[in-house]
Amino acid sequence: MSVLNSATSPMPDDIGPIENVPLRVQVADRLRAAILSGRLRPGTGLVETALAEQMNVSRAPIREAIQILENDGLVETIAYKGKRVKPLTAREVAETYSLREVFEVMAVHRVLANGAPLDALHEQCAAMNAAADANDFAALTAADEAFHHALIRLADHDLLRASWKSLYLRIHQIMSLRHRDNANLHDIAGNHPPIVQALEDRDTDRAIKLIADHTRALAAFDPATIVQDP
Amino acid sequence: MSVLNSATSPMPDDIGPIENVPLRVQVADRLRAAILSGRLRPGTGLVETALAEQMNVSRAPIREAIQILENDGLVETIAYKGKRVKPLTAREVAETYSLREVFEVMAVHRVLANGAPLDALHEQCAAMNAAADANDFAALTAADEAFHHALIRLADHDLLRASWKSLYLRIHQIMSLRHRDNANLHDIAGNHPPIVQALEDRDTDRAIKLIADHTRALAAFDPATIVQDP
DNA sequence: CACCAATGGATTGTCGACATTACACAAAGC
DNA sequence: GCTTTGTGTAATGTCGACAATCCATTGGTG
Repeated sequence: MSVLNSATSPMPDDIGPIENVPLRVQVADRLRAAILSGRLRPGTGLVETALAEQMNVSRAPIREAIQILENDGLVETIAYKGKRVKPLTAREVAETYSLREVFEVMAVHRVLANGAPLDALHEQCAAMNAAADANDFAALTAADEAFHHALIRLADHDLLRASWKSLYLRIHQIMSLRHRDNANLHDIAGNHPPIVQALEDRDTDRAIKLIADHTRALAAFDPATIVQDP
Repeated sequence: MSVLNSATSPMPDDIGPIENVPLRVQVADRLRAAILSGRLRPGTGLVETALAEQMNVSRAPIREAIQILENDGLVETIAYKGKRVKPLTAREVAETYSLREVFEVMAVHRVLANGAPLDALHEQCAAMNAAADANDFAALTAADEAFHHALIRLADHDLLRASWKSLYLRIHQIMSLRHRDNANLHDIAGNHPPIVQALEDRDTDRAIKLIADHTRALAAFDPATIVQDP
């Protein structure tokens, strides 16, 4: 975060490979970030012409970007009428978490089956503890995602990883819309080491029970905290 | 199938809601059908301008249609270079079937949990037997898909259903590319009633074992039967 | 002969304009 | 007064043209 950080410097005097990112991807990334952060709430209308003017591009990349978000399941289109951020129902939230549970249980099965080393998981546990000690909620969240992502990657299943990532987008969104839980950061961090331990012990049943319980605990939410816009 | 059937009559004297299908959807449906039927093999290049000319539409709907297929996982794009039907690797095939197994096991769990009536499953079993008796491979395949789709629907989980349908697209493609198995049609049809019976008996373990074995049996394939085009 | 630059073709990326649709609201007719 | 018809507006759907990019090939040059 130093002001001398050349990566974020306004003066790009360091030369390096410049990336050619299509406009649709830039637009999609911006809109996705806005949705996942909760700045664009579910139900918000997305008007192509307005976005095109705001971002100073034509409608074509806007359209394609919105279609990308549609594939992410974050936006829905009603023909000739408009597009909007997909409303979030309590049912969808529940389904999202239950599917996540199935994915992670599958990952546990595969990790135990292929006997992959668990170094990445230990690392993220350490990162979570550090974040909890520093009372840094954002860092804890990041480490938590990194932990679960590492678990999925260890499963060595590209299709599972892709499905999980798509699902996790919505979980991001849900967590942003949710009121900040006053949960103890150390509690959250403490949930993970036992999972890793069960994996080290190659105790399938215990690992699965722990990961399922952990996922289910996250699913508990107050529907009233998810507000819709007409 | 009467020649007097007004639905297929060239004279549309019966009034009803006429559907307004956007071009991109028509294009996507046609291309998807071509891919799933195996007429467009994995690796085949898709050139926007050529398709636009062939179908007599502009490039815009073609682009959007291809993006739809990309979301279906059937097509991939390499920026500024081209688009092509996604190559099918043996690994992808294996992953597809293993994920399907997880989905169907999840469905079995939920069906048993919510105690839904199993009429739809019995119906499709009957349809499969009829198709096997008539030696009608296409009808058997259709009934088989209908059976599994019914199972997924009984799970009452929209997200699972959507994920399963997306996955099943690739299974369609795989089955088309595969050499026609000389499997006994009655064997295929006979695999399903025991699953329904286990569900009726509310025997979770047996139902799960049967559905998992069934899915796994379908996954067995000869990689040489999947041919790539450069 | 080997190597590097430029150049040409093929393909996607982006743009601005026009067509089509759906909804809302006003106007006309019974 | 109520239904029906017309019209306007806002949004997406579609189009044709131009720009940017990558890749192969070709030509020059040591």
